[in-house]
Parts: sequence; structure tokens; C-alpha cells
Amino acid sequence: MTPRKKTDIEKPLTEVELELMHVIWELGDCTVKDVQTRLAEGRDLAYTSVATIMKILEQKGVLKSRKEDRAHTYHALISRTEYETTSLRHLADNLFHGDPSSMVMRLLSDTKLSKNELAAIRKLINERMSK
Amino acid sequence: MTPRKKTDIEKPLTEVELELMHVIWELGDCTVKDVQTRLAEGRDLAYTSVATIMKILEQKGVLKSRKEDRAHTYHALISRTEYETTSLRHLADNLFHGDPSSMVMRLLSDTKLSKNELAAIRKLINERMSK
DNA sequence: GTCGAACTACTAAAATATTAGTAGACATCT
DNA sequence: AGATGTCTACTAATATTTTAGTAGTTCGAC
Repeated sequence: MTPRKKTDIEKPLTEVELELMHVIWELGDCTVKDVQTRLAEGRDLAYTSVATIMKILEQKGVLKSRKEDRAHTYHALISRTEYETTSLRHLADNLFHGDPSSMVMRLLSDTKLSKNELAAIRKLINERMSK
Repeated sequence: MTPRKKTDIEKPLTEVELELMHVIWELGDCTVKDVQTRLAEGRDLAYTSVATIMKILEQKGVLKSRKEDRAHTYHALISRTEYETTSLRHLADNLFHGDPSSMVMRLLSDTKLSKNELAAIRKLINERMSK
């Protein structure tokens, strides 16, 4: 029996899928309607479109639904933090030969970080090093 | 007149496009045949497929070709490093509310980095802070 | 029990990404 | 000049993603 990681997503989410996930992570347990409503700021997706995408997300193992009253209530099986980690690893594999440290290096070289941010990062590093 | 950044790619490259770009970055100036050959390790793309994708990359402003002898010779208009930066910014925008520092934080928290890597990163931070 | 609203399942159209074939241009060898 | 090989431009088939419609179920109101 091959042990399978719980939150093991082979392919990264597509763009719309991720867009919905942002809303779902924010809302926690929610229905299709909830998501469509929250989305509505400038974004006009038909109810059925939202429903379709959420079903796909369930098929992909990212969401789980239960029947509650009439509607299905969905919840995320993978947290935003977990997905962030997955995405970073994905990018590291794709662009940085799987080496996260060179990714950090590039981030530090290329982006404008404030003194406070740099200090916070250094603190974290020191903690890690002393462990 | 709106000044436009040279290396301004709105959409990230698709998967095959990026796959080819890796080869092209490695080869420098190269023809379709060069790329197809270098790819060939286990990856079997028809010559015309490679040509099509490279043409698309040229349309997108990522490659530029010149006629040399019979064949077109292509070269990258955007360096690998620049693309890495773009991708990181894209990921930061998409997943980290455009905040690169929290991205670094997550990378540091989640990945296993060696003492040497951590030291190198800390050194870089110190340099940045003293500037 | 029937009407209407809200919801899901199934289906499908439209857009984009991926892969590759075909025809024709052009240079070179003979 | 004619055959041959290499390359490009154009076209197209297939897969995947994005969007949404239609039919039918279920629940509550009347």
C-alpha cells in the first residue's frame, strides 16, 4: 500500500480555481451562493459557473462538501498556508532547480524590503540556526 | 507616451513555453533544431511543434529571431534571472498579498535549509541592512 | 397537492494551450 | 535544370480551462 500524503496536489490550481479558493479560505465553511456573493465585487460569474468550479475543486481533493439543509456546504481540505508552501516548492522546482535557498537569495536581492522586514527575517534565521 | 518596461510580461509563460525557455537560456543563440535536439532526452516533440512554440514566444516578446544562413536563429529577450524575478513577484502578488517578506518568512519556516545556506542568507541580509 | 424558489447534476459552448501535419520556399549537389 | 534536404508559414487536431445553460429534485408556502 502506497502511503499518500493528505494534501498532495500534483498539479497547481488553475487561475479561476485559485481565485475561488481565496474566497473560500476567507469564508471558511460556505455554500456556492456565499462564494458567488463574496466574489461579486466587479467579478461576474454565473452561479452555475461557481458551482462547476467548486465541484472540480472537490474532485481534485481540495474541497469537501456535506449536505446541510438544502445546499451543499463546502470547506477547504487544504489550508492556504499549505497551498502557499506547495506553490513555493513548485516554483523552486521549476525555476530554481529545487533549491529554495537560491530562491530566498533572489528575493532578497531583487525586492525592496524595509529594515524592519529584514530584521524580522534575520531574527528568524538566527532562531533556526541556533536550533 | 507611456514608457513601457523592456521585459514586461503580463502573463506568465505556459508550461511548455517555460520548458523550451530553459533550453534556450542554456543554449544562448540557437535554432529550432538546436532546441529540439537538446530537448530530446525522453521528451519527444515534433520539429514543427518546437517551431510553433518558439514563434509564439517571439510573438509574446520573449524571444527575437534573426535570419542567419537558412534557418532563424533565436535569442532570449528576457534573461532567466529576470523571469525568475517576475515569477516571484507574480507569486507574491497572487498568494502573499504582494508582500515578499512574508514569502521569505514562509520559505524559511517550511523548508529545510542547511546551516551553510542559512549563513549565506544571513550574510546577504546583513549586507543589505548596512547599506 | 401544487407552485415557486433554490439548488445540483449533467451537458455543452467558447477560449486557450498543446501538438503536429502540409505546402511551399530556398539553397545545394549533381 | 532537377532532385533533395532543411526550414518556415499556415493550418488544424486534440486537450484543457473557463463559463454557463437546462432539466430535474427538493423543500417550504399556500
